[in-house]
Amino acid sequence: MPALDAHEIFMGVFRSEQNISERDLASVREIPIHVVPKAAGESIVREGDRPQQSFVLLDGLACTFKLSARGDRQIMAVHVRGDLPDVQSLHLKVMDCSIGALSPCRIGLIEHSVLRKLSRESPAVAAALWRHTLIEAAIFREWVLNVGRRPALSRMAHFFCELVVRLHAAEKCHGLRCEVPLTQGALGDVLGLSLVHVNRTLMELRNAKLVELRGGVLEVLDWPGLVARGEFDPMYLHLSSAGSHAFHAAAC
Amino acid sequence: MPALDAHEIFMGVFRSEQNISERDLASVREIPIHVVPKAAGESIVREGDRPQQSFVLLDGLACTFKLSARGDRQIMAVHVRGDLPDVQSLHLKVMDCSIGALSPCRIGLIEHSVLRKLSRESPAVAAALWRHTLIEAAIFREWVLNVGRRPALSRMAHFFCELVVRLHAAEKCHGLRCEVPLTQGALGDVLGLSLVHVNRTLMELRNAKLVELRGGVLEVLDWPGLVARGEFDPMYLHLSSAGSHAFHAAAC
DNA sequence: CGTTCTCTTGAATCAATTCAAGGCTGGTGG
DNA sequence: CCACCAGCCTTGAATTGATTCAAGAGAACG
Repeated sequence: MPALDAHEIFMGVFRSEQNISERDLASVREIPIHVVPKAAGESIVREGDRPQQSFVLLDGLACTFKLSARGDRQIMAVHVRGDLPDVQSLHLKVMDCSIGALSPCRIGLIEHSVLRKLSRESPAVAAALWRHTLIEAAIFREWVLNVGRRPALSRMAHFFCELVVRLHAAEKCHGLRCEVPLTQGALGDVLGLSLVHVNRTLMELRNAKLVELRGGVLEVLDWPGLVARGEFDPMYLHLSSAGSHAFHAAAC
Repeated sequence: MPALDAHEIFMGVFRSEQNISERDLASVREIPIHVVPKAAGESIVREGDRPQQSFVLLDGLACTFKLSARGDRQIMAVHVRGDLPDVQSLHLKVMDCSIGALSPCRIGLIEHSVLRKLSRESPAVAAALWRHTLIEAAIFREWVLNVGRRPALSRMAHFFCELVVRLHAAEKCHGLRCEVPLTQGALGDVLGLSLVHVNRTLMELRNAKLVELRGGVLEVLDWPGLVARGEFDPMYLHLSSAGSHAFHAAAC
């Protein structure tokens, strides 16, 4: 797989947008994107910040999180290549959550002024960015259901399903194996579970021959089984039907 | 308090928007809004629907929810007057969640074609609608933290804080008393708790003299105490500072 | 080669659920 | 007008899913 450059990855946001003109796409291709590396664990944006720029995630895994008063971290989204984890700051001045790198990352910074100009000049560009934030919101909704109503095993299965499908859409998943450099502690923060319980639940999934996570590699052993256990229906991800079909075919 | 008409309520979305012209506001004031009553418990939009219109909530309480495979309901947002609970359908064809009336409601239907035309003609209108969806997303994020990481008592306290502040912003809260026609069952669906546990937690809050909910009326007895118990910081609601100050002054 | 993460396992404890039953209240029809 | 029913609230007891505490084994890193 050839390395993708920053603009190519950013253009992914506009793939599902139909009314977008070649002219619009051309002007997007010319914006300045400042590529910056981030180490694993490094924070990218902090709650309370007032950013003048947003970023597109170019490589690695990042997450949106908040801390409770006790100091527990709750991760509410894991971001993959092509995501714009903080475009919201274009319209909400103050960050209400933090974003950190879960693994070594490359991010591409884009000035708000540039995004604003693009949006003003092309309603289609604005709509595509808006749509991106709406899909993020849909993922948050599902996350609430997951954390609020599902027992540990289904919860974890569901998360793995979501992650695999999204990594697949970002072309970061080879068949049923993907690099998922998440520690069990981080998984606990994703699922709202304690580290110990994550460990046990993970073994249960492994014993059930559904999925295995070791050494930063996630391997799905039984996709239909995992989907069933996680009550997973990818509808909320609002992928183009082409994309979801491709994956389903590959997996079954 | 005089009854507000549908347009007046809908205009609330544009209050925080600065770059919006009088001309834009005038054209918003002329769109057709079709007012429809909904009975308590009635569903307004269903998961899987492909709406051609969105609605503004004019009166009553509504909620966004999903069902787990076991049939448990998880509510991920409670909507108050002025909210646009399904504007997302403007850009996401299929609904990934349902919306229902928690109490008798009045809703104002607006055609997507109208909203699209407004957005195309005025980037400021589009930005305001976008912003509204971004604030909703911020609320979802906090909801994940609440459900994922806080014990029942804090969780409930936090929810009441959020609700009171938002009702206040919607001018539906008189001092520290508001009409909150939520059954304990519904509260459980909000908080991801069982009905029995809701009952006990509610009593605990009552015994602690923080807040009382009976007969559909929520009364805050000790606002600072409730805020502390709920680890509540209204920042994520992205209210204009005027609004939040007014409330804080009234409550303390 | 020692230090630091990360993973694993066991045991005790706790928060929340489920099961079960009874009481209250408001509305409906005899 | 009162009896009855349905929906909601309340309470107790048993159970369970998950947490916390504790300790040790592996793997990774400088």
